Amino acid sequence: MSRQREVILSVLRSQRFHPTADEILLRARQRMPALALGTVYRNLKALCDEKLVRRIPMEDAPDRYDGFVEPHDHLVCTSCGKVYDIPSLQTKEALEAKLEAPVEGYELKVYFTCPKCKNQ
Amino acid sequence: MSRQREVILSVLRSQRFHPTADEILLRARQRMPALALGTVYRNLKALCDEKLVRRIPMEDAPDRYDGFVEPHDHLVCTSCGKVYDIPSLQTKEALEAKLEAPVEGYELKVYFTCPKCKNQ
DNA sequence: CATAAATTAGGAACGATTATCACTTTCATT
DNA sequence: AATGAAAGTGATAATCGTTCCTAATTTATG
Repeated sequence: MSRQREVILSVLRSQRFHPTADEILLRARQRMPALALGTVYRNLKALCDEKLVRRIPMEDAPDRYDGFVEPHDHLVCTSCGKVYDIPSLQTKEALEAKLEAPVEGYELKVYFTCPKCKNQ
Repeated sequence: MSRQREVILSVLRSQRFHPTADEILLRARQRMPALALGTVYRNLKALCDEKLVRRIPMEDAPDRYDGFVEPHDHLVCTSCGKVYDIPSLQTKEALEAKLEAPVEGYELKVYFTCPKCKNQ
């Protein structure tokens, strides 16, 4: 694990948030100013493969990344795009029982308007 | 509704499939050879706004479109990318009850390997 | 140390989608 | 039919998140 990868992972674990690659770059550069965006993407992909990080694919915006990988789903504000955690609303097992077929995973996103956006 | 939009909608309603914008263009051009890809995208967006068509955002591939808009979810093959319909596994109402907040919608995709891909 | 293997920074390239724009088409009103 | 305004079109350029490329650097290993 390179120094760059360590910094990227520690940014993602520093708080419960769901930053984009750009936001990760900004924060990581505070500790490693020469870090390149390509390196961030490369390491995010590697970290996802190792299951240390979860990617949250966004429909009309840059993907977000989550440093907390216990199963949970996401609540997405349709106005500001911010992502919140919610407890798992599905399980692989329940899906397999319902579909009577092996399931590799699922992606559930619930859309709402966050309180901040609701008050303008 | 322009002739172009009619053709695009009828392609989407001609069978239960989930084509990309490119695939829609190919089929629509059989009836309207000069049709432009930009026009396909423009009309798909309009049809989605009118709730006549549903967009299926794909994580690592071009988005797909669905001409059947009754609530249902999707099963996605991680190998070939083909999309299958499944009955709704969630309802807006159930989500709102669980989350105790108004919900605008949800997007659930279940990943599996389709039988064809499983046999190589 | 030496050298092979892996990783990097930086920038170019890619690909799906959107924007732009000059030119039709549509259609309600004469 | 002629008009004019509004909406839609085809072609192409632009956008932008992400991936790829490459020479240079770092890391691992004997």
